[in-house]
Amino acid sequence: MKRKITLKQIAKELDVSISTVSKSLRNSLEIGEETRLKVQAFAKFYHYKPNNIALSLKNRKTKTIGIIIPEIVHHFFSTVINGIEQVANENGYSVIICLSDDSFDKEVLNMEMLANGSIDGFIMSLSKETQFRGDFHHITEVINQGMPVVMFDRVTNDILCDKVIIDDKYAAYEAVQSLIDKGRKKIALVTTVDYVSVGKLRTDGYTKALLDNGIPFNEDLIIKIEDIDTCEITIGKLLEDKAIDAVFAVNELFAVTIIKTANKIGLNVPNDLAVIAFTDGIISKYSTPTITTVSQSGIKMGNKAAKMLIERLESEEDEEDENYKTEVIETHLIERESTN
Amino acid sequence: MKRKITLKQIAKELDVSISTVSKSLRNSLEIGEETRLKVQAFAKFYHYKPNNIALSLKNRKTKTIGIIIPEIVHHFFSTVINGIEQVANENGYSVIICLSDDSFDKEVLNMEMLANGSIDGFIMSLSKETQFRGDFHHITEVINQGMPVVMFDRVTNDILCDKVIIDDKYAAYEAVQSLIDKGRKKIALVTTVDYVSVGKLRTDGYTKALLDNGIPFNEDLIIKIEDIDTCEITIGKLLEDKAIDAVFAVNELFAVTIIKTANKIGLNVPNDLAVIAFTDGIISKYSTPTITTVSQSGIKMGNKAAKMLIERLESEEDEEDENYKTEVIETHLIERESTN
DNA sequence: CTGAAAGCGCTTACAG
DNA sequence: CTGAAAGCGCTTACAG
Repeated sequence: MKRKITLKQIAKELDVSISTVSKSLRNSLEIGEETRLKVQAFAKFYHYKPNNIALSLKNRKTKTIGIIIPEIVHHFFSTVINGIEQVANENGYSVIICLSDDSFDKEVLNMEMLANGSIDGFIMSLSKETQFRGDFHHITEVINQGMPVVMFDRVTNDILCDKVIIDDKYAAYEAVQSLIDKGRKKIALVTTVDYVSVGKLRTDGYTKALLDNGIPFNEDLIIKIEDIDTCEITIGKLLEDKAIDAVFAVNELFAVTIIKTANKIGLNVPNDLAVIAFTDGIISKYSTPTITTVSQSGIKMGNKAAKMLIERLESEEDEEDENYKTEVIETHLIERESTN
Repeated sequence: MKRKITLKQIAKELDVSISTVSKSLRNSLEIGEETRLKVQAFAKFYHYKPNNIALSLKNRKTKTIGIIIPEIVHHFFSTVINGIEQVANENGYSVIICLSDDSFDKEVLNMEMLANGSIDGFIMSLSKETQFRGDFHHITEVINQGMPVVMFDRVTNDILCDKVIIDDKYAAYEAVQSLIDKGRKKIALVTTVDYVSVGKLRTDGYTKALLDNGIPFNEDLIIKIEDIDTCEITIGKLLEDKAIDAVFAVNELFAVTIIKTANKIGLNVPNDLAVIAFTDGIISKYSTPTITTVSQSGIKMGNKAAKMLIERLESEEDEEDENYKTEVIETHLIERESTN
């Protein structure tokens, strides 16, 4: 049990000053070659590695990125983390991840905790509750302290900062248009409650596609699901009562539930009912039938978000040019068996 | 853009010493009430929060746990993280997550990086490559430095430390036994390559169940899949040539592929072919038919691992009693449509 | 009751 | 060429 070795110990052992050791290890030409090599050899032998915490304190930067997401057991979010991790590591950053569990309080707590010196900047996606409340003071505060924030996916217009999103409205439009192109006339929308920003935008896209094609908009064909566990009944009713021939679901969990319900009441997917889902995840790929989806590349989102954050962190701190950008990641339709 | 306020600034502003401020904020009775309240009010007004990094340096502990896992886009691992996060947060710890991508080098790099002061202890699951090489020097080193390590799921006997696992062999045994109980006679095993510790154990359980029931063990019925993308052909052959009536798959991805392949060649699951998978994830729940699985609770594993680590961290450092424990998390069979 | 000093582990401008 | 000093932000034993 040898504790990690420090500069001080090396200095003592070699009978030189701490400064000399430090400089030798950083290969400063200030130090005579003989001493330098001696110190380096000794340090190498004892596996000396500078203490990150001490460096952070000294440099006033930690080289770590804080990530706050609602939920990790979610293919999309894991994917984004992967993307962030990639470019973070390439640039010598590590990441520290906190989960808000879609709770406002946890989001605030986590941000405060990380903001106290543990990280250099945030990458985050808002919790449902935060979006519902519209209370973003914790984020403003962090930004005011000079800590950059990049938001992705679930963002808000109320905060000025870098963002990376997909064009939810347009992507939804395209998806619905593809259904119309295939001759579907009565298209339902299964979505989330309105305060989730992306849910709202996808609804807009859905509506616009219908209207642009002269299809009457029918409120009854929109179902807003609050809780996935109780949705089957609502969905069953929709399918039985409304004689629809297609559904656009705002995520793949809804989509797979729709398919299963349809099967139960004797509807064939895709013949009787076409199904498209937002978010290309693992379920869509392995469901039977496989599900046509709008793919939003989490990896790309993560890459981009990390790039934006690191760029800001390393840009000479000329804090004045706060020209925040919003990057839009491209989506595309992945055609599978649930449409034809 | 007001940078975060420090003790020093408060001291200056209030014209007292830094010590006085520090003590006041920690509510030390050493300080006169008047001063104490004045300082506290001021600090509150400016949202003073102590700098974590400084505290870490001072206390020589960071109150953060390092997690190293092979892959985050994996329901089981995300689930474990969730479990770790829960009890970590309850105990005032945060977590920092690094991914090894199943690569030995990344695992080593990440561990070295975190070991340099950033965290107090590790919770980890070995990368495939590490298991393949059998090289664990990076872990030994960390432990020798006095940093506790808890391993979960993919562990090794070559390292002495706390571990939390499931009884892979027994769970596999049970699963196969349940197939036998349902009258299945010719049961195949679809597994991973042998160096993945859990793969090996599950194979052992499978074999034992067969032998215990007087069913001849047939090497040809065991398929080892290296790469999920090319497995369909191998699986197809198994199903067509071997006339099996049940399959035990070592994970749900294999299981769902088996089911899809079976469907293609006209086999009905579960009538012609029963399927059981290890690891209860999201696919099993939403596949058609839904898949009977051995559930290993990632949440519980994470909870337990975090508890063990924190306990060790906070146990008075009486480092001598290194009585390492291995906790076994219970599994159970979740019966669904793929068996009957 | 208040403050100066030492220290956590490091770096770097400044003396010598 | 080497080292003492100051400092990052904090805490705490010790003086006064």
